[in-house]
Amino acid sequence: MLFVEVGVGKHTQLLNERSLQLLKTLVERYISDGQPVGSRALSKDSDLNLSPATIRNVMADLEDLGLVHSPHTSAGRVPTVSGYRLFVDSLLTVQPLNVQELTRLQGTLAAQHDPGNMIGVASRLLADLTQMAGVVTLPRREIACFRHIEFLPLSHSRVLVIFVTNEQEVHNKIIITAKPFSPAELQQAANYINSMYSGRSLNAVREAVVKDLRDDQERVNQGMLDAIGMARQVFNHSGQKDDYVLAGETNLMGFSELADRDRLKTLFDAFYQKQGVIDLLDQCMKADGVQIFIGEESGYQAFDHCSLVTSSYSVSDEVVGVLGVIGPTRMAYEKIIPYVDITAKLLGAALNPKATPPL
Amino acid sequence: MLFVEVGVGKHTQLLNERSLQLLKTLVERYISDGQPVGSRALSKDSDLNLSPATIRNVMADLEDLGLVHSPHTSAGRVPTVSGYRLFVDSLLTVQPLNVQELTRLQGTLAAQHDPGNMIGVASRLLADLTQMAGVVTLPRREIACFRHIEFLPLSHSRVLVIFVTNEQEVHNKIIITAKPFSPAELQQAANYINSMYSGRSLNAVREAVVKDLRDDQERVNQGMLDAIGMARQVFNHSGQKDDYVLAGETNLMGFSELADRDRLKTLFDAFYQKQGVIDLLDQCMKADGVQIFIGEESGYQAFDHCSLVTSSYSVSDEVVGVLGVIGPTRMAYEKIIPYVDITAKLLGAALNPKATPPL
DNA sequence: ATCAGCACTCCTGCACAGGAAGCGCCAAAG
DNA sequence: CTTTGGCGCTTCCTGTGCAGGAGTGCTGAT
Repeated sequence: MLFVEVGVGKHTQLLNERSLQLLKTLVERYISDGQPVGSRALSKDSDLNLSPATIRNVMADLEDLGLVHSPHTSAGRVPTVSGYRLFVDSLLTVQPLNVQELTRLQGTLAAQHDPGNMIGVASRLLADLTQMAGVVTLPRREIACFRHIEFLPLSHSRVLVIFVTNEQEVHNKIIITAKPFSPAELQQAANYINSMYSGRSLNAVREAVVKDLRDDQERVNQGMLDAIGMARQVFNHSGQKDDYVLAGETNLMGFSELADRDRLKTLFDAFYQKQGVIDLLDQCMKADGVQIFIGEESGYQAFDHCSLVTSSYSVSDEVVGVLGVIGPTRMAYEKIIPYVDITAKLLGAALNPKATPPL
Repeated sequence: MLFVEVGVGKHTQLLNERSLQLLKTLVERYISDGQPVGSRALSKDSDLNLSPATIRNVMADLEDLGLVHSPHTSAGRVPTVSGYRLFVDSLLTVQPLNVQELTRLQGTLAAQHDPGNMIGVASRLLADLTQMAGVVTLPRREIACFRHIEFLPLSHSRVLVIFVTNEQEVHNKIIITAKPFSPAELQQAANYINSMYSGRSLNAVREAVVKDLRDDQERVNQGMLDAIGMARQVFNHSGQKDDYVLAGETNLMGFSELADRDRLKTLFDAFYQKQGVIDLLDQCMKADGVQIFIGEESGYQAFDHCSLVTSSYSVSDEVVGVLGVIGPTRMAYEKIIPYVDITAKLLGAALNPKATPPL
């Protein structure tokens, strides 16, 4: 016999298997119908052979525990956030993935060469698969490796800096130097920086630059000092900008729980604002495996009526990003969870140029 | 006395000044209220001192001409697309710009260093100014100038190509070479390409590459042939991707004419699809000055209930892009038009690094 | 040509009633 | 003690009828 402890305020109460079974059927039914579920329907749906009256008693208990809620006296019950929580944590039976679909997914991802592109494709895949919004953060390696730098003179003292990290990620920014440099000087500086720092992690480079600037003050020649000075300008604020790729956000417009104009606007504003979403996704990077925020659990008002199913993804055992799906609280978790899970694994594998994809 | 010819089917009819005056007041009233305008309101609003009954007669004429339309028998009148068209073409009195705001605009734009950034800022400005959606295409110069190229070896035969055009636009792509090259060989190839083609326009480079590949077949050494081959791979498909930056699209969610979920979804889908919008904006590049599409005039279903006010913008007398504002058909054209106009001019000026901004 | 007046149409809001869904409670059965 | 059928109650939803308001088209007078 399965028992689950549910805390309510200072009380802790035991829920027997039957109540849980009923909660499960209720949530499933509500997810598929979108209508408050009444005792009669529940009586038929569950294979417990209980009369509606009995079920009403159980429902009253569940309501006391804050797991379900009636919109009004004579409506059926709707799961609350805690109800959903209990459901996804303990009751949910995830659906196995269709093999055909799996290979299709894998094929689509593996077909991408450009990793930048791949992120977009993954996001799109999530959106299409789930008919909700897909989101994938750009992969970020804490130990990003500096590879190569190049300086190109622009007008006046402006210099276009191009630098490459992690084999194939290209960044560029414009810096303003204290005095104008000739192309030859810039070339020398680039050569110097490349020879000094290439292959080291960005953090290491940052530290080395500061140290070298202090230590070498007197010893080395002016050209090298200039080079190190420019390097400092470049790497100082080169914390790779956190960003994500969203897809299928328009899918969310169809859902009745987001029909309210203000809600929709708040949500989309959050999408374009980005910072809040990034913070939220950052929290998911720490956790391993699939993580779920239901409704207000996220703590961000814009997501009050949404759920977020995420998973971190890793390249060669290092967590580099997060992907997930955003949809209404009333979503088919049992399908979404495996989708997110497998997409995270496939994306990680596809981003790893050496290894062959697992599974 | 002002007369305007209006074609209706095979007939052409003259509208006298009074009718036009009334149409003008009607459109203005409707734009500010959003309610169908009745004869009584019109009688008060216009300073023509006409009784509602007379106005009703005029309205009947305007309705026959297809300039206004009643939602139902006992409602007031609403302008049709042709009505709006006549209004913006002949009746509209554009509002002069607030000088204070103008300098603020100019300051914001001029403060941007990175031109990529500037496009986003301009789009945001348009959105904030108009409380609708702003759109700016990335500047595209037909005569993009090739500046510099760099090859970095990746795994196997993959090579990361970084090239710079127009002083400061950085592009990168990954190409797959026929055989692996050593870093030194790649460096040589880059040097060769830079010395051969730097400073020429992309089109010229494309042509030159093809020609050189044919002509030099026997004469030059293998290294140079390899270099030219790679150059061909790079420049072949480097037609700068058309793209635009959108801002404030969520502003559109507030408008009642876009309250319909499907309409909103269609519109947003078009935004993210991009191609349709790009085609539409491309049309605006040909025309000079402010151009307006009202409702179905655009020919794109997604924009059926929207108007688009655009202007091309130029850098040193060459048209390089388009910017504009998207909003409901019922928008305050007399304010939007000068906003779009001035933003286009300021953006063009701000993008020109040499010249001092006019005005 | 303009206008006042009148009848007509259509939208809107409101109140009301009937019906359906579903609950809570209670008392009887297992 | 648990389960169940039954009853009354609450709430929502839908349709209907009615009154008020806004605005039109038409007609006949100025």
